[in-house]
Amino acid sequence: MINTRVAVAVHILALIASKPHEDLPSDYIAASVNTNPVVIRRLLGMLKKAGLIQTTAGKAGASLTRPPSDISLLDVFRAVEPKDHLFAVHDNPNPHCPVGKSIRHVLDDAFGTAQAALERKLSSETIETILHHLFEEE
Amino acid sequence: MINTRVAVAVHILALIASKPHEDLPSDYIAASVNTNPVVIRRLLGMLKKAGLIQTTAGKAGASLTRPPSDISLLDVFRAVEPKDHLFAVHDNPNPHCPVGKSIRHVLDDAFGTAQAALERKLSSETIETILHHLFEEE
DNA sequence: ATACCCTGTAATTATAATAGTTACAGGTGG
DNA sequence: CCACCTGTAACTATTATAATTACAGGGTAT
Repeated sequence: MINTRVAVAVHILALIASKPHEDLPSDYIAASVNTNPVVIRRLLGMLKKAGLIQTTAGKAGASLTRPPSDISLLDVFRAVEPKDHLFAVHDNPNPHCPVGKSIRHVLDDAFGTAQAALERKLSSETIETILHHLFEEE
Repeated sequence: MINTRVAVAVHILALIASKPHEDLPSDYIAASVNTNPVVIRRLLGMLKKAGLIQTTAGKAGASLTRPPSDISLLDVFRAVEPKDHLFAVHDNPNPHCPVGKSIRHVLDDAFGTAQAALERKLSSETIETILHHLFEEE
């Protein structure tokens, strides 16, 4: 199971996007997510490093660097998840076994294809579509 | 990152499928994977419970219950990964916050769609295609 | 029947990731 | 200057994973 960082980061961005004229302190966001403010500040740091938001040390409030429609869940995923391989593959299979010899390469290919499909879908969902689902019931 | 169980399980099934007339003991498979035989026997247990293989207590060797072309990586994934949600979502967001109130449902939807894309791809890769890539260079 | 190799599984351990928390240095702005 | 904030290091608790030891009991050849 993938950690909650992606989910919390989307929550954070949705909050910021939904109140573009308010400066939300990390304590406020933490109360909405129901966690510790430091957890929020850590995630804000990763989102900032990824170029998705801007913040000012000492001053409450973060703002998106681009419109919500230009921030995909894939952007968020990559911002808070350093690993580029979704599936782990065991190290050092026996190189003298015909299966062990090539399995890593073959699995990397197979898993990579599947991961690409996941990422394609994640890139089609944005903070805007999340906001839409949050606020516009249909 | 998803654990190595999926990768090891595919390795195991590829070995079994590639030597259908040999009774491979767990020690042999463990030597190819480069891990402990108990790790292999545990995975064989999960694959058996999922109906993908047959084994006999006390007797070496496992056999596939269906042709390699009928065992997809999704079957393997589901056999060794009990969780049905790929992405974790934080519990107890603040129900008094308009974002917190609905975020879980919205995220479950968004992540579920992405997971479905991943699974669709995984279901199109089989032990047979893995064998093909392992042994038939092109 | 017995000796040997095997499976199935429980129990234990080591390691690593995650999330929560405390603490504090330093920026911001009334 | 003072209250409030961010950024970040450090520590802790919890959990998942994988490796390992141990052993009860099945299978089979002799």
